[in-house]
Amino acid sequence: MLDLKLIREKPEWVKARLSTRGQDFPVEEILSLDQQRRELLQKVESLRHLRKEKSEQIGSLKKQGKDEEANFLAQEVKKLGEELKTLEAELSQVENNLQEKLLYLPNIPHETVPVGKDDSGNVVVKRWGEPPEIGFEPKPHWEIGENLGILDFERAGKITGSRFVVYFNEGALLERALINFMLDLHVKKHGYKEVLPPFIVNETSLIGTAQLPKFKEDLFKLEGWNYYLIPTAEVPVTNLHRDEILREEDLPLYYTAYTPCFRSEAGSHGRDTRGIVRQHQFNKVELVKFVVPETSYDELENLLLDAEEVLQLLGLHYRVVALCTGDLGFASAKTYDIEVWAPGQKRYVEISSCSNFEDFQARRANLRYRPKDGGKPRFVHTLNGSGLAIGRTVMAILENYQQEDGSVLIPEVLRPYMGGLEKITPKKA
RNA sequence: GGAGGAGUGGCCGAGAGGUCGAAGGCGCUCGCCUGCUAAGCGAGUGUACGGGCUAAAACCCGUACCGCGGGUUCGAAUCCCGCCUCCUCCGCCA
Repeated sequence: MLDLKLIREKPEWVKARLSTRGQDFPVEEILSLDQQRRELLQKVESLRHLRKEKSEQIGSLKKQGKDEEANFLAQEVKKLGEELKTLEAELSQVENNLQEKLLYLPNIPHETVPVGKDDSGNVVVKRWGEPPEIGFEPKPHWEIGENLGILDFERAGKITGSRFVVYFNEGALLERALINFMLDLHVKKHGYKEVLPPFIVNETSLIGTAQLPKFKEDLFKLEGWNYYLIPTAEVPVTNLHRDEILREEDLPLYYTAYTPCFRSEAGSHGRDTRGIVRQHQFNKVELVKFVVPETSYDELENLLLDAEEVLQLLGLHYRVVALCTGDLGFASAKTYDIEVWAPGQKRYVEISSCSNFEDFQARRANLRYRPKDGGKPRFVHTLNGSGLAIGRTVMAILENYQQEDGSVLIPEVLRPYMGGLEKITPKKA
């Protein structure tokens, strides 16, 4: 959520910055609602003041035994109360309306974000490694996985439906190994605190991180409950400190969490229909930071490095893309995507997305900290990034480490997590 | 699922229709004292919103906030109703 005061003070600037996202937002409407709100508020408050004074008078009159006078005044105040009630109803309607409009307003892109209208405006800022040299026509991972007997799309379709997969044997083991490898790296080397949160959250949490109210159709909701399956660990983890006042001395806070993620993928019909790239359920290790505003952009760079290191250790070629204003997520002020090379599909596939939300989520979730000097509480800045998406990492390993005989080498760092296994080989049927 | 109990400031904890933003304590800030530290002494210390003043603050005024939402009343932290959360006991269960 944006700061209403900022909108009030620099409406033209806010409008201009938001418009770089490629659409117009109802800034004027918000301003006018704000104006109405303040006018009503002043009326309501002065009426309340009057009522308070008179009620106190009634109290003291009664103490003096002047009941008749008291009753007369009470009649008067009663009318006042009725008038107040109408005005209050009006006020709360305006406030709800204003609040709703604010919840639908996206974050302002940071000044360093390239301006562009869609993903064609994104800028490659970094490359690491090289695509592997494969002396034969590389296969896409779904073929490799099915040939190895470790991925089964048909049976997943039977038990659930499309966009689900069953992992068997070394496939399941690989998934589990990756989770442990990534968590260990982030906990032991990068200093994150491990957390295993609920995979189901309430509406308030989703409003806090801004999946709601605007993106309801992307979520799975539990029937008969006001609960949702999490689309990312960002939701439960960022909401850990909702409505809290942290101490500056305790910042920054770094969390890492493994969770499955559930996404309806509404609006993605026909995209990535084959393979494990786009599933309704996938595993992910997430990184979340709570930091003081002054450091959040440095923290973003470091978050990105922490995620990149996973790919470096796995020996997977990737590039880093700075998202442009038109491609930026709703809540984000700045985002880097990490895209891993997928030789079987001859394209780069997003495997991590690292964002600084500044105080956008903090404002929604009321995430604050008390400065060291004891001053007023301020909003923290929140950041998060995938470190990494597990399914897509499996995809990348299968495609990058495939051998001509159909087997797949296991990256060395993972072998200790897989009982020393060096290679996945096709089972002789 | 059944029966009870509880939710008050950064934290702990009193208050049980009127002058209560709320005693007291802890913590914190400033000052005093003191070889240093600790202790001690004194003062201060909630948040949000709106208004005034201002370059902006500080400051001043007002309103709201005692888990959340309604209601009763001239007036609600206090009474009533609904919900949420936590605790205890019983039952069930991975």
